[in-house]
Amino acid sequence: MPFREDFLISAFSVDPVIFGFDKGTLKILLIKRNEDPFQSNWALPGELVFPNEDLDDAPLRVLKEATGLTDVFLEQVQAFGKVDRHPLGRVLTIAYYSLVNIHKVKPPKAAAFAEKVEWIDVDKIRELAFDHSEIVKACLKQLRLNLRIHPIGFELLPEKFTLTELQSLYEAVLQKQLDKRNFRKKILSMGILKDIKEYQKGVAHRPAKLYTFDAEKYELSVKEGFSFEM
Amino acid sequence: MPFREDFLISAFSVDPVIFGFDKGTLKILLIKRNEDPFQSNWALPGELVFPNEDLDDAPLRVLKEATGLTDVFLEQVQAFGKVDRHPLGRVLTIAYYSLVNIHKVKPPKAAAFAEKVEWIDVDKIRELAFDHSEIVKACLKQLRLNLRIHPIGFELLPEKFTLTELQSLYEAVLQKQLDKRNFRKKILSMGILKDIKEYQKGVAHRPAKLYTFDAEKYELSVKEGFSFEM
DNA sequence: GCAAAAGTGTTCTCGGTACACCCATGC
DNA sequence: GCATGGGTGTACCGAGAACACTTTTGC
Repeated sequence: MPFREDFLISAFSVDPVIFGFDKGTLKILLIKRNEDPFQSNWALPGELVFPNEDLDDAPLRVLKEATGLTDVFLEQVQAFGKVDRHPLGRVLTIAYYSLVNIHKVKPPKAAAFAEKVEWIDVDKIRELAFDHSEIVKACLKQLRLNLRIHPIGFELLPEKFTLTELQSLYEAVLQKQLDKRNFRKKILSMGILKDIKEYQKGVAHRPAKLYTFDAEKYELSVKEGFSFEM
Repeated sequence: MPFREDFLISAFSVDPVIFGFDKGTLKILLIKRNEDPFQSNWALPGELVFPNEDLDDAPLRVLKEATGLTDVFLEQVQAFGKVDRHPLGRVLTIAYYSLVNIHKVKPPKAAAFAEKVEWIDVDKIRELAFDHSEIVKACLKQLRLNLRIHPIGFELLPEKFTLTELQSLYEAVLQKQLDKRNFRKKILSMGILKDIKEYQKGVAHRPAKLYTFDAEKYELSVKEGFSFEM
């Protein structure tokens, strides 16, 4: 019974929610559509998956187009498949979220089907095209969960960062204040940060130590039973 | 650019991993295929999604067919979309896991495309058709994660259960021994079990108290900031 | 010298863990 | 009366939470 013609009139797309972090706020890369449906609405930079393309390669391709980056953190979140979610046909979409260092991203510029591309604060996002608001919500939820149990926050920061930056990232994503001393005690006690003996420069206050994430040490600790939790 | 013909030559399916629990072991409902591809291999009871069917309705339909049950716990897990994952065409599949009371399921019987339907112990499962082994693995991982942070274990038990049954369920899924006193202390202290003043009957030992899961009380506690964790 | 953020320790509380014996029933 | 699983309490330890002052730099 499978593979009758009418099962094949469908397509699938990927919709990546690309997170960036700047000046204490979490942002998402959105496009302003310049074609129907939803012309001049804000939307995720989603695209259809090519017929000969593995599903997981599609968001990487979109990420490359939108940000110029190739080596990014990417995780699948959920499929959205209401019959009428796309006005032009049956399009099932797979949501992904991605974490990028916002300063490495090429300045957003208009693409083929977008008149604008911009980083928007997550809590300033209003209605989006299609079911993209729902998708963003699901990805935010997933990000909040994963930030607490996996060392992924670093993906949003420059390679070298201060503990205060890291803390403010956690505060922005988890939406709550954290105690400075307890935060430092905890993250340092995990032994997954490398003190690189460098300091901030040119700041009008005591310069902070810089750290990098020590992925090797993390992997090693995991093998010995360590499990990250913030 | 979207909606060119060749994007539309594709289909999507759902593959539900249906978990049941009996005599201390976790089981999955599998079918033995009686048609190609993968004739007479074990597989998940997956089906294509109808063109006019919301994605989330499809696994419910399959569940109904396979088990006769309609009111079941169901959660989406992940999309699998390698180009060549299905030998007959481009079929993206969405994996779901479901928790059912194994004793409420009608005795498995052969269906249209299955010569056998059986409950198989999770740790006795060998190679499955398509990428179904990978799907089972992902669903197990998801189940293990969710069992620890959501009160879903009850879905696998009869409505009335003993604390020992509940504990053995946790032990089977999480694959580790738990301390009886600590387990009881913890689960009872959450206040989400209802002591229904009934006891086991006809057992050759001191009869155990029966409990039910108090969903109302759980919802209430959540509103007050309670979060389940085992 | 002042503004601004960096950095640092101790105390208390609570939840997690380890652990062993008596109880109620069927046969 | 014996075999079987049901049911219970206490002590210890470690992690989380609360909390305030000194240090270093630029201007």
